[in-house]
Amino acid sequence: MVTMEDVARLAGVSKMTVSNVVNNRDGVGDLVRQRVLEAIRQSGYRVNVSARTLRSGRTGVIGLAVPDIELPYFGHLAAHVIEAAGRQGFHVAIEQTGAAAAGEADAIAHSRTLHFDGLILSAVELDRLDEHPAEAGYPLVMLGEQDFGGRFDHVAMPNEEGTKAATTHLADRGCRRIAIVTGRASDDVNMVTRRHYGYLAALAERGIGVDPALVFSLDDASMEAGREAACRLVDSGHEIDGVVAVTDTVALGVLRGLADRGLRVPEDVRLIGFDDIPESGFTVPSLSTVAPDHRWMAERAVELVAQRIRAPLRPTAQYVAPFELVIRESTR
Amino acid sequence: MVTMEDVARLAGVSKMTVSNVVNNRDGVGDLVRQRVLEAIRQSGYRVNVSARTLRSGRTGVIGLAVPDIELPYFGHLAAHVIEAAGRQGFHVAIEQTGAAAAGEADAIAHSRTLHFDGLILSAVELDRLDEHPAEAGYPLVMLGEQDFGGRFDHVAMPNEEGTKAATTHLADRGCRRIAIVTGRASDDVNMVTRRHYGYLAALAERGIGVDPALVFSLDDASMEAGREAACRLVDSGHEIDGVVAVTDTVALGVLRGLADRGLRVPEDVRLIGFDDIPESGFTVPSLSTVAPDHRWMAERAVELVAQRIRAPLRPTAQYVAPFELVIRESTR
DNA sequence: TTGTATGCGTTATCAC
DNA sequence: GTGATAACGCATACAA
Repeated sequence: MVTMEDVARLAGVSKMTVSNVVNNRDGVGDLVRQRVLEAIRQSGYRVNVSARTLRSGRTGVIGLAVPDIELPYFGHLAAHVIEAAGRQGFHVAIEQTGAAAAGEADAIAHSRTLHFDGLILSAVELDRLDEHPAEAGYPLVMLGEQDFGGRFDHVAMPNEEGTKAATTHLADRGCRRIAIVTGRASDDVNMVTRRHYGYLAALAERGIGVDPALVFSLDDASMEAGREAACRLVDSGHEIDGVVAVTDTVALGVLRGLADRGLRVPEDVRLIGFDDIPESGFTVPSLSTVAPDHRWMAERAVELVAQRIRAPLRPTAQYVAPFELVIRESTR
Repeated sequence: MVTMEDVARLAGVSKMTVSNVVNNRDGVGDLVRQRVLEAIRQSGYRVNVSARTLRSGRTGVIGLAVPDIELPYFGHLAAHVIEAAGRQGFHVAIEQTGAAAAGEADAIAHSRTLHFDGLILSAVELDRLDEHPAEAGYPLVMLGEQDFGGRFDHVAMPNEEGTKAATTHLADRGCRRIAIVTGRASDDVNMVTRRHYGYLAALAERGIGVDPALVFSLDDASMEAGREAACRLVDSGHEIDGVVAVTDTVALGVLRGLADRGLRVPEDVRLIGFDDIPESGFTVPSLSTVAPDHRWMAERAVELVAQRIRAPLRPTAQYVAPFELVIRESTR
């Protein structure tokens, strides 16, 4: 391995001068700088990140912990985070938490072990971070789902507002028997509950009564679960003319389930999702959805970790992502 | 930051003993070991990976370079690689190359700069790695697409065999006017060309003539490109009763494009893809496809880098992934 | 079984 | 402007 020592010898300077050139510090003469750069080129020298890290205490890597990179939504998000982090000079290491509280706590511990400078955590289950006091003071940004009451930097989805807008849209299209396919309501701060509130608020505003038979809870937000839910909803015999799906991924499954049962979208049932994953524009029929600005979210999240790395004691900040309703064929 | 020194002081031993406990080496008394473990727990000590790396010369991280983590296929693949690497004690850092040769060469250089122990490169464009001799001897495994004639460890897709099987399947269902929606044929070793060969071989075997009007080349393998291709193919007025899509992602677009033009699948046109991404089972109609064993591929790739890290001079190995034909509604 | 000395490649500090 | 020296936290080699 080529070290600064080697470069220094080659250029006839001390290794400190090489360090100064490598890090673009001033106080190095133009002539010497040229000699050093040439020596670097010739020798194929690369800085040893471990040594630099050991010395400076920073790795230049931020972690991104998501439930499952395979779910289109998180792949989508990861792409934006990687891009935004790159612009700020950070690399991104991805962890998968498996949508379990244990995995999420692990990811935090793990992130510290690997000495990531910070962590962006897309938490869906971890609702009591208080129980992990050892992690206090670590640059941690919550992204997307949960709400921790101002205790963390947080970039939130427009859960309630978005779902309310989606439900209202169905009502305005004439739907009166609107079902919601949602997740388990484990407590009152998580994404699922927020979206459910939005649904209820919209119904109330439009004077539509709530029928508990039209609320369908899923164990996980997968396509398969959505498909099954749709089938059972139809099989139950209750009349339905609209479905609000908790995510686009679930909506893809619902779309398929309705087809399994011979119902046409939007003629028999209108359907709307949440997330605007790329696939949604290409289904048959194409899927109406709530489209939060993912790029904006990723940028805010990276910005927040970067800020917290620089200023660990800064007060926490909370953002809610902007969104728009994208109307496609499934609610025409 | 808590160091071994601190733990040693707390446990009343030397830091060397702490090191031995942490690394599970024997030669430490049971009593002392307990004391040390307790001290570690109390102090919240975590090993400093940078220091260890600096000393050992290894980072425990392997890079995974893919064109775009946002494409379902690569997200899918990444999930498997992360899992397989975890089992071998490696972490994975993901790089996006943007499907450009420059990005792919960069990924290699970058990987070395960050001192990853090795790199799994899912190359789609880089066809002349010879031009990068500086990278010789670096543990590099090619995954998926290209073929480098035995110069690298390589886990290949069953490009030719799979596409041939897909095309044959369409023929056996009675199709005689089979189109292929493929990528640019830039040279004779890449994925696109291999798949095209498979298509031609199947037609020849079934005695079906090749009509150049039925070969449609895409600039990129996106859903949007697939949709446009389907529309133009239909608008061209040539009769078509089957379509082989170069990837499932493209097939999703083709499915949508056919719907745009009012053609029914499979009644008017049968359609088959390649990859078996999760979405394929949930489209309407569901998509028949060539399903390579992604888990198997990820495991082989990780195994190969791990081996090469241990034995840099071992002769290269080539694998072709097994596959099966998954028949769904789009070719019924 | 445990402790001591030394060095990995880099950067901060301070002297020249 | 440039260079010498001392850390950063850990693990190897060897001494006790």
